[in-house]
Amino acid sequence: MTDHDLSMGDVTSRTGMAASAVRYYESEGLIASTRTAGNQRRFHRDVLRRIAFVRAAQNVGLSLDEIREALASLPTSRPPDRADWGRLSASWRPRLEEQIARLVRLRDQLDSCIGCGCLSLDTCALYNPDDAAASLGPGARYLLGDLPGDAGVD
Amino acid sequence: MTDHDLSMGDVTSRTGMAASAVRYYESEGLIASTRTAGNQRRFHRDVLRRIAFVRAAQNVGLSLDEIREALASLPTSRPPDRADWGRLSASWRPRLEEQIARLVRLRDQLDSCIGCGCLSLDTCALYNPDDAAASLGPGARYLLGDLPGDAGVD
DNA sequence: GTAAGACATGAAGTTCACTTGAGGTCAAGC
DNA sequence: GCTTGACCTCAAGTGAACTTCATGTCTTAC
Repeated sequence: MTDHDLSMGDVTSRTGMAASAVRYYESEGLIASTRTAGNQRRFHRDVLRRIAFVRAAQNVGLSLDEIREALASLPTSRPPDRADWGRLSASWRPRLEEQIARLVRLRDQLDSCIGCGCLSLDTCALYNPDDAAASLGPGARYLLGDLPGDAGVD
Repeated sequence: MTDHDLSMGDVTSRTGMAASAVRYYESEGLIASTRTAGNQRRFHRDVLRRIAFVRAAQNVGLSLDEIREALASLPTSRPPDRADWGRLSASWRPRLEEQIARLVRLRDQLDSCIGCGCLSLDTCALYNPDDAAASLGPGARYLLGDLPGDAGVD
């Protein structure tokens, strides 16, 4: 038989995920499966691609909700091709840039603070982040909580 | 009277935090307070500094547990000075650098993937991250989950 | 002096991304 | 045929960092 489909064991060993996580992803609508006569899952090989995409997207800071939404934009009539995946991944870029910029800002502020020996509240940029939660996407919160308002002293 | 201490309202309005969060921080031993005759909290002005430190440290990816530990290294006999805060913040730097490096790596991989139009599993660096969970501190996990093992196809 | 609003407590609830456990079924090797 | 291990379901638990709720007290302004 031309059994191209993957068992749960195949998927866990090839992705490194726990079976429970794979089932969870399915329950969340991130991946799909068919069933054997005996009710065991069989996954199309595409599932590895989808899982890899999910993991990568998580690394960019997207929540599973957002990832599901993104995946929903893939074509259903035909299998997704390189361009489809590329387009999806390209949409992460601004997000990623924003995160990098934010961390770099924090690092530079930290540098200047250490340089000047301050870290005092009235002068330190770290403690007076004007740009705090400037233009943060909703999903970035879990990655970097906002430094709210004004923590200046006197 | 020379009432230099801060009420809960002072703290919430000056830090932007919710009162519940301030109480939570106190219950977690991150900040301290005294009480009035009527059992209301009064905070020393230093609490603003500590809270600012906590928020900044969270931005670097530290958990409240780790932050409490860090704060524990502050002197108790005298009020912490600039050098104390500076030393503490300086300890974040490697962490921060690591996070930035990781995101930059991800971005560059993304670029090359989009450039080559691939994002296919067998050739794409994004999907075959050798360096995946290389040297990740325990606290970085919540920021960037690891991309485990091998998600290659065929 | 009284009404309004700030503050107190403790227990329980929330979100996210899963894991764990209990109890049962399926498939492969000997 | 039988054991072993892979797999199934559903409910509940986890941990981090808080929030919400119910109920009651304190303080301030008029």
